[in-house]
Amino acid sequence: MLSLTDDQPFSLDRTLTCGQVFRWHQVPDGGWRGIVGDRLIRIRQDGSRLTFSGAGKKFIKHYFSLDSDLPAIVASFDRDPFIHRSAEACHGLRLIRQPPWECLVSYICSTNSNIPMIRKRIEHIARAFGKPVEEKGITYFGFPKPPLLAGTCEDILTGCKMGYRGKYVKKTACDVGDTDDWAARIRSLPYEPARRELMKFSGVGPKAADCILLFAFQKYEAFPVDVWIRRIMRERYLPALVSNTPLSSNEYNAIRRFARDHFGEYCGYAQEYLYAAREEDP
DNA sequence: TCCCAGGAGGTAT
DNA sequence: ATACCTCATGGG
Repeated sequence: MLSLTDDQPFSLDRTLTCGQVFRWHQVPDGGWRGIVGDRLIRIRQDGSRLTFSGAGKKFIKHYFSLDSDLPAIVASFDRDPFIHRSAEACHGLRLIRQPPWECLVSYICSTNSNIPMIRKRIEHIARAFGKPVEEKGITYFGFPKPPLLAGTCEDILTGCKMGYRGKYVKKTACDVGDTDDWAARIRSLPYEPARRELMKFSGVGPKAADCILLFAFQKYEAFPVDVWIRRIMRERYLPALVSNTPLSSNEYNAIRRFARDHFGEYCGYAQEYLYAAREEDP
């Protein structure tokens, strides 16, 4: 059990529904069940009271970034009325610290897809390759480590509704090897060179790289630009941009650099509030 | 039927 | 560097 304090807001629901993670499900009593690596975690929030099983306090605090000073972060990017409203609408949303490998695969799975489809793909991969985790006679599946996805037997991944992304996951699984050295290297680098390194992996372009840097490596300068964020930025901040063309690399860079200047060093946090509030504002 | 979704790789200029 | 083309899949 963890007791939250008023000066450090946290909304479990907003944190888990904003689209940053894909393996959490709400259960009928209002709590949540999720799989992180090979752990099955259950957690629920009743006001300032957070109860959970499957992981210790230390893990939960770290995973949900409960040790971050959220009001200070929000204050740092609260620089105009629109982001202010988004921040109020998603009060308590925190960026999660995801395990790098499953985050990397998740965002390779994400390209040119919608969130329900991404969730299905990841579930397929876990079911096909992951370690079984039993609870009350029900079997869940952990997320498979790289060697399990690097096997040579043909494109078994395409059976996971991966489409053309199957070969990207397989190639990346081969390239990272069987240690976490790749993640340590990325972590040790500043944002821009870390981004260039990540983009060397097959299936990782600018958008996926920025998501992975933000969600797995806490590089908060990353500002992922998808079609939603592009729309919001054009409507609210950069009206000179013309759309209805594919998002070019130049335009992507223009948007993320504007965001870095306008929102500051936590622009990635601002991005998640904009994304999470995308349906709410006319 | 067409269009869209948390895009990226490949190829020809 | 930049412009086009293609890549599966499911839902509206």
